[in-house]
Amino acid sequence: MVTTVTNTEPRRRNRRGEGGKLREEIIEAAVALLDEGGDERAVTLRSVARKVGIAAPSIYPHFSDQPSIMLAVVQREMDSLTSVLREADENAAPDARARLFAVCNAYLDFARQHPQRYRIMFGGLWTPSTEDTSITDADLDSLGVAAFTLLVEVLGACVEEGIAHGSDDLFGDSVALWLGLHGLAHQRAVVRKMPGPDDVGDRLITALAHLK
Amino acid sequence: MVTTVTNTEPRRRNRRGEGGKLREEIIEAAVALLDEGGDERAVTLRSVARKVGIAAPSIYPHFSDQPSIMLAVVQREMDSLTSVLREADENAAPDARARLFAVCNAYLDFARQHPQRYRIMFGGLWTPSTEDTSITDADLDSLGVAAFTLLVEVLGACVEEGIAHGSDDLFGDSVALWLGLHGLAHQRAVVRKMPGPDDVGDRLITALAHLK
DNA sequence: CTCGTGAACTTACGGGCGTTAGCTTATGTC
DNA sequence: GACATAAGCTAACGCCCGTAAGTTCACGAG
Repeated sequence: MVTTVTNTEPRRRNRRGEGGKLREEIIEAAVALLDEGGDERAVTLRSVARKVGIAAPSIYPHFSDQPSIMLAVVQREMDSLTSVLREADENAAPDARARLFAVCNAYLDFARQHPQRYRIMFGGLWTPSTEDTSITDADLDSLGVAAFTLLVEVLGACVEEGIAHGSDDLFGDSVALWLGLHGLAHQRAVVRKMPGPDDVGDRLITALAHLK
Repeated sequence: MVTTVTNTEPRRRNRRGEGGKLREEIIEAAVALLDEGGDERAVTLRSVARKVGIAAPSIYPHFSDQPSIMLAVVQREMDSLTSVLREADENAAPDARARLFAVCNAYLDFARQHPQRYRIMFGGLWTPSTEDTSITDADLDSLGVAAFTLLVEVLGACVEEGIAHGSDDLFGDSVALWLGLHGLAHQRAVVRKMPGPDDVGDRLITALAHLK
């Protein structure tokens, strides 16, 4: 079922000074196109415009080119992911082990609930080699730092509480833990059905965090 | 540098009965386009034809559509990966620990040497939702089974030799190990530079195989 | 030598894309 | 009520894509 609504009716123009609203609508439309299940090829400048109900060139005052729409989407979703993780951390029981599992499972849940978003967030193909686009390396490097920092913090708490055999390299251990989570999250996002037991997630966490 | 050779000169026609040769040439051209560093969007039916030096419609006798070229590429590369792993296994010292590290590192090396290939092999976006294409679910499910089986075998050897705390679920443990490897391999294939220590790979293997 | 046929070609259609240039119209101030 | 301007529109450009239809040409069997 391809829902190409086309949206006739020329759209109620935004009030003076509220032109910026359109920027948000554009990002949301791009996310919606992703969620609808097609791959990221479905997110073109024109398809986004159609979804919002505006003419294609009306995007240019808000985004310099198509890749920068994608960058905005990824940045927004990274922020969203960070919020989800923080919330999970705060709602968890105050002991380090519970916090670690809460955060890691929240991560996995996010990926499961929004596979398409997860794919472009970490799939790395939305940047056509960083030539010809307005995207800088700094833009890319800063992605996901906040979320990762939270993971480091929670794993660090486990070491401090003595429930994990911390090596002398907390950062490296955190990277390894994240890579495991990412492997599972990505694979789930990509294939229809994952083989393996249901508790793979917990096994990964336990093994990679070196929980006692 | 975009090498669009265009290749005038109408190509030496294949001998009778050797039409199948072209099929291989098409797959190799597609792989070459990938390796040249563009993303998979660079692999279009027409660009492949240009690379081979044939007219675009000449592909149809060999592949029913563009996605099936991609499927053939992935199948070929999966076979190639399996060979690489088997070779690494056979050339390793005969003890289980050495075999495990040899196979896992060979996996990681493959991904590092051919990041673009790895991306489409496991990136899962080359199938436009399996509608409108000639690709079946069986095609997809059978991918990579041979390579994974080898991993199960090698990890099993570790448990048998008593150098790994095997749980009662060898298959599940193997999935977890593979997911860790995949997370690292994929991330390396996707970003310019991976943060974290150089020995993340070994850490992942040690932790996920539960080596003593 | 003929001639069927497999292998690949030429031409062409219709469609989607990103982007540029210039126009229209609602808004809210004076 | 006039009018400056922000907000968005229409039209059009050139490009590349996938695919259909019909054509040419060399191989090799008879």
